[in-house]
Amino acid sequence: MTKPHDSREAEDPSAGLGARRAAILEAVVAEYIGTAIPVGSSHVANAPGVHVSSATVRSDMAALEQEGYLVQPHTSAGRIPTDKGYRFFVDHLAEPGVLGTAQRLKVRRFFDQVHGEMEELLEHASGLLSELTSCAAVVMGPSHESAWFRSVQLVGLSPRLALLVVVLSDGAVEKRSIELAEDLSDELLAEVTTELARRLSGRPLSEVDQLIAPPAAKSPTFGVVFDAAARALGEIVRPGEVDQVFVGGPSRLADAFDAMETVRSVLSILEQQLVVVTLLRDVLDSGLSVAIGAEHGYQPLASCAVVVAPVVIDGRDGGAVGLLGPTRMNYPQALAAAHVVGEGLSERLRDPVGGRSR
Amino acid sequence: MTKPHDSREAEDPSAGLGARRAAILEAVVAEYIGTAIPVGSSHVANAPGVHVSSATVRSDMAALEQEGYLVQPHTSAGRIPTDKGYRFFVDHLAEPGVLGTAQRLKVRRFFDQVHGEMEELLEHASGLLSELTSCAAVVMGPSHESAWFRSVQLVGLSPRLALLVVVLSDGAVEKRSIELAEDLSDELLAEVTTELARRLSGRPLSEVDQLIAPPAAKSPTFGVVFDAAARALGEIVRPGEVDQVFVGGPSRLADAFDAMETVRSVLSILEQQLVVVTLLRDVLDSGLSVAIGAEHGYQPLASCAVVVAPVVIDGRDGGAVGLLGPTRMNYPQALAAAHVVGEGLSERLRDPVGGRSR
DNA sequence: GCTGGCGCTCGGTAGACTCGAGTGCCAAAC
DNA sequence: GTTTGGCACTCGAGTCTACCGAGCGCCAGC
Repeated sequence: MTKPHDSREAEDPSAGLGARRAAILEAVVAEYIGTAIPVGSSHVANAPGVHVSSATVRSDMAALEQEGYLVQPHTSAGRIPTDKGYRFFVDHLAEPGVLGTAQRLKVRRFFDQVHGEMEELLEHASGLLSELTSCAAVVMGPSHESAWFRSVQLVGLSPRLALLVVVLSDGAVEKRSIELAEDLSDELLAEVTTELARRLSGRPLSEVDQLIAPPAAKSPTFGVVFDAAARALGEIVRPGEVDQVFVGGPSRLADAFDAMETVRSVLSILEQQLVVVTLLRDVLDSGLSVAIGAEHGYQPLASCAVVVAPVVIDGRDGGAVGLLGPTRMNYPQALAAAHVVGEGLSERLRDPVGGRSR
Repeated sequence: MTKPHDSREAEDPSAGLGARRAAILEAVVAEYIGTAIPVGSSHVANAPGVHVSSATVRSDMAALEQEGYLVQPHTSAGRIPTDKGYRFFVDHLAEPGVLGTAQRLKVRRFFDQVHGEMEELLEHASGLLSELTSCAAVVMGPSHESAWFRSVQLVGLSPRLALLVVVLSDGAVEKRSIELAEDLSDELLAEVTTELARRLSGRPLSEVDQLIAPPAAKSPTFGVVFDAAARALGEIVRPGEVDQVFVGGPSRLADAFDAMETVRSVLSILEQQLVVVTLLRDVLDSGLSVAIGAEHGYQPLASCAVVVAPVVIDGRDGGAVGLLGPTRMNYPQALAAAHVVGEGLSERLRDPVGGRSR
């Protein structure tokens, strides 16, 4: 039945489904992504790769439903892809996906024109990505994991308040204020700064604990200040500091779903940066570039799909870009866009900031 | 007629409307805020301050509609307050408004426990505010307008890349990367740093132009680096850098309106920080603490109300907090919440960062 | 194994009807 | 002359019906 070993192109794209059923599934997914209307057999009947009568399509569709690739919202309505259906689509069916020329132009212009600090770069990238795809976009900056201390400085702000400013090798600047009961002389701050710099400069963040451990008490006040600075340093480096995340175009979610409740819950997820980061990391770590529906474990996002692309800097983890949309999102385009922007960021962050032109 | 000089409390709250009509308006607004259902005469008939028959209420309501305080969505439906009605309500009718004990507790706990840098403080404050009011909240940090340079430093990141790190007197840290065609020696960077520090330390931001104007060319390379740094400095200080804005709880807008389109457009406004800042500043500058419907000029927010409260640090502008919700928001509560959080921030930013406990 | 045809299911829409909340007006009462 | 109760009217919302059409499953025939 259904050509179990169809010779035409049974190997890759059909992947155990039979070429025609695969083509039918593809057509259903493609149409549903475009229209959001359950698609019926006659709409599919003469899609490329199908070309049989609607009756035949019907029987194949019934089989596809049996196997869990499609569902009917109600008896005698068209079919809608299930998560499994989308999964098969992205794994075996979807063409690599290519950006339109207009979009490619946008990307090029973006990476040509953008300038400024990494934060701006990432933020704007999230905007770009959301614009390209009409989804909400997430851009996650590189973690400072493998960075080292480049500069440490204590700056007095007022008699009893100082600011610890740390510059990392990747260009990140972190700060933490230190409040003390005693007045701080500029000399003392300079002394502590020198000592901190001596110990930390050039050392990796991971060693911070050993580096600040033994309080080199030259004088009591020195010890107090040094301790406070060390504590602040610990807070800076500690992973409590969530990696930088930028969410672009969340408002686009409003017309991606039709149930207000869904919109609300997805938006509120996006507000929790920690969750977003974890989600993206989880998906990346599982080796996927797309997570559909319940594939990631997050209940509230069960009606969403997530597309991710890593950012790689000199072979190391440099963050990621992601897209969040309804499961019926345009996967090929989303993947292409995420990929392109991810690549662009990788490149830009490798030979680092600063415009190649203006 | 309508007790023209009712001795009970005819002076303030009625403000030209007659005590009973004012009471009726108040009752309508209060009820509509609570239920979002057009309110009919009988619901109002025995509200406090009214106590007349529904027929009388009807005639008063007709008059109030005539004068533009109320509208009927359709003939023979209840009445809904107009923007003018809300305005009258907040100006003359609404009781000062008081937070519930639970909410007051939340605020207290927040300001007791919060710690960390200003950015975190403001971000969390926006979360708090949105939680208190179930509206989207905006918190705007102080502008650096009247700050002065506290520290300037050039840090080399790679042979041709340096980072300019500026610490301002208010504890803000800004950075900008500088890319040059020539290799940068640490000595050169130190030289430029010294020169920059010499010129800038202690001087107000506003003078930046004069301070960096004459390139003190000790050597050609020095001049190049100095110029680049000066340019970067200009970019840092330039108002292009939008004041820091934090938006809290935008997802709450999803159930504040029932038209998806409204949600979408309001959300997309909130994404544009510049617009948000301008909006808040406009409202503040116009001397109001509430802008209802079209009172601020922003078309897309015509169905919203904005509540603002300034943050004042030592008598100077220290930013603002704001709330954005539907025009039928709970004004007394929103005003109270904004006020309390604004005050809290003012206090916390005055005797600055650092937890009073931990 | 594919096809066309037939009968069936159901969601969605349109019209008729009812119900109830609410209004406006008016004559009577205080 | 303000307030009141009463009365007729309006209109939205909900319910019921009928109908249409998209779509399905099944089946006999090619």
